[in-house]
Amino acid sequence: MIDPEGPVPLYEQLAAILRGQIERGELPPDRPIPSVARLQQEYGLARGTVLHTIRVLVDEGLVYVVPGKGTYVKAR
Amino acid sequence: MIDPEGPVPLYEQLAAILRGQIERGELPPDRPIPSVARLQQEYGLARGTVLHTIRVLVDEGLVYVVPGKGTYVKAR
DNA sequence: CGGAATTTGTTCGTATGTATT
DNA sequence: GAATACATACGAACAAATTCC
Repeated sequence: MIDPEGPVPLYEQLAAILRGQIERGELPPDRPIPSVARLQQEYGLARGTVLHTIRVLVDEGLVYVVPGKGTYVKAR
Repeated sequence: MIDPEGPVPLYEQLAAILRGQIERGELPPDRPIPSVARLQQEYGLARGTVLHTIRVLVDEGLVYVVPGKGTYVKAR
């Protein structure tokens, strides 16, 4: 799913994956996306890379973060 | 200038300092702001923290980055 | 109420790659 | 080629908020 060799940054590849899951409804509105630790394990990425991805999606208005709880798909 | 003990994140403190210097004209438009390494030394911050600050200011449209050259105050 | 577990937030350190001068 | 500077990515640590028992 993630290609560490390609020219596309890892955080961007992960962002694309999550965008797709959100748009296809696999991650429904007001439901949490997998935790940072989960995404880290699942895609073999470093924590910083996952956090970078979350920041990107928050900036895009796709998700919102509740500290100590989780990151949720924004309803729209 | 920067308080490592306070509740305000260091990157936000640094961003506030740079915003002030830009607004007061101490950092003129289309002129480079101090390098990441310089800010790092001057304020005793880590590289990642300074980079975070730069990202914030870029997102706010206050500065723009020219890869391999420097970070410049955006003219407006 | 106390404490452990979970999750996000912030920070530091380091390394590699890429672009410009 | 060398120096400078930003971008990405790894690892690690501690703090804060939340939840559950």
